[in-house]
Amino acid sequence: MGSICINVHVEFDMSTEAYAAGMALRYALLGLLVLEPGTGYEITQRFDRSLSIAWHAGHSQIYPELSRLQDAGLVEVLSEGPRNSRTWGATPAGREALRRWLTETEPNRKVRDEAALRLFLAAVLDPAERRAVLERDLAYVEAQRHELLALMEQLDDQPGHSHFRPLVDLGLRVNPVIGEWLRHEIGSTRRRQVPRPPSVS
Amino acid sequence: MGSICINVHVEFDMSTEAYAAGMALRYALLGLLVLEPGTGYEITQRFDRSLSIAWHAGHSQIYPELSRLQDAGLVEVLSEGPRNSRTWGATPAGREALRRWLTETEPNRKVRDEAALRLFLAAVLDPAERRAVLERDLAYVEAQRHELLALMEQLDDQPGHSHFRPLVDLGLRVNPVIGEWLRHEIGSTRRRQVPRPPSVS
DNA sequence: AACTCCATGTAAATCGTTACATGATTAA
DNA sequence: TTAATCATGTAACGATTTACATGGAGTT
Repeated sequence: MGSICINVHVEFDMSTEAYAAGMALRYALLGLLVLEPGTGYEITQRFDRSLSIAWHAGHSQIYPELSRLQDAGLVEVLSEGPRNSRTWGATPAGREALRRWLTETEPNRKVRDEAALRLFLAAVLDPAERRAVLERDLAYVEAQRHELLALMEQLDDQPGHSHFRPLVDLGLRVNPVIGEWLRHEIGSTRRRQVPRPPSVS
Repeated sequence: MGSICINVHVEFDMSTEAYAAGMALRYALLGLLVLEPGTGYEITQRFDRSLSIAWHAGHSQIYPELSRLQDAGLVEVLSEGPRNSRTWGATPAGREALRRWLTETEPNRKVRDEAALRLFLAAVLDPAERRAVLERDLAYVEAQRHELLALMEQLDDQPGHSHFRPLVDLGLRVNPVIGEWLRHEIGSTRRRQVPRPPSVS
């Protein structure tokens, strides 16, 4: 005698080709909640702070996506607070879905960076205008560099948030290089030397 | 006796708030045609080659946008070739519109970079899986670096395309830095030293 | 004759931004 | 009590991707 057991488990299937592209926001959200639970509002802010060099999303995109992730069983409400706020966290299924996305799917390498596009197109400008455009960029990069350095010092004081460290580190390494390139371009437009920036490493 | 002359010149107005955001594709296209005229098909390829670190667009986005730019008087058909192809170029009005966009509008600094997002989220993986993910990234960056170096040598032979030089230069400076960071991360996962890459500067 | 690349287009679905809306809580 | 910040949502529009669709020209 024997028995046949068929387990049909139908839910939000994240491996079908129906969800082949544009899932980055979903996993950005999931990842942020794995790193640390938070409200939709807090997640919105983290996109502008921690994640600003990689991705961005407004609250009008985040709240509906949190609902979809909840329907899929990937996130759950951990607690409810004042002002109708809900603190979300990733479920074990959510952690597993994130892990599989990171390890088993090919990254989409297409980058969208308007500032870099402008840098490229600045080649069409005459030297004086090009210099003005590059100086605006340089000012922004320098400001960002100081923000990152300040953030890094804060993190050194509070070692609990070590998972932000790799991004801060990456930001510090990449942005000064762009800054240095800008300085070089501006320098050659001026036809004179500008002082070298202080080393970051 | 006097006369009142009212000049009403209504056309595609690129300074109104109706076109405040998402104009980057329009100017990317315009800029590519200012740098060098080409067919829609050629422009599609340039997005994947020259401009891949800054912006991307498929042909289904490019052909309609070229039509809109033509309606606005910013691009024109320079010549028609085999296979119903048309070579487009920027008009004087197109050059001026590009110049004004570059110098008079604020850049949108929001970056969309899935590979960087994955790098950030890799913090949630265990060391073995994280290392595998980082090594995949490293392989890609190394391959890209060799492509850029090869392209640079080609450009040295043909000095007519000097406007590509800044991007190649930027790519060469930024990507090896990310490569170096990846090497460092992989190295500390392995707990042993990896050989330093050859210097690019 | 089959295959590849060149060359152009449209349609449907999804993703993302901006604007519209509301209300609670805290600090000045 | 006024303003700022916290907190959540929806609707409309625009941007982007994917799939569908067609045909010319050159190479094997």
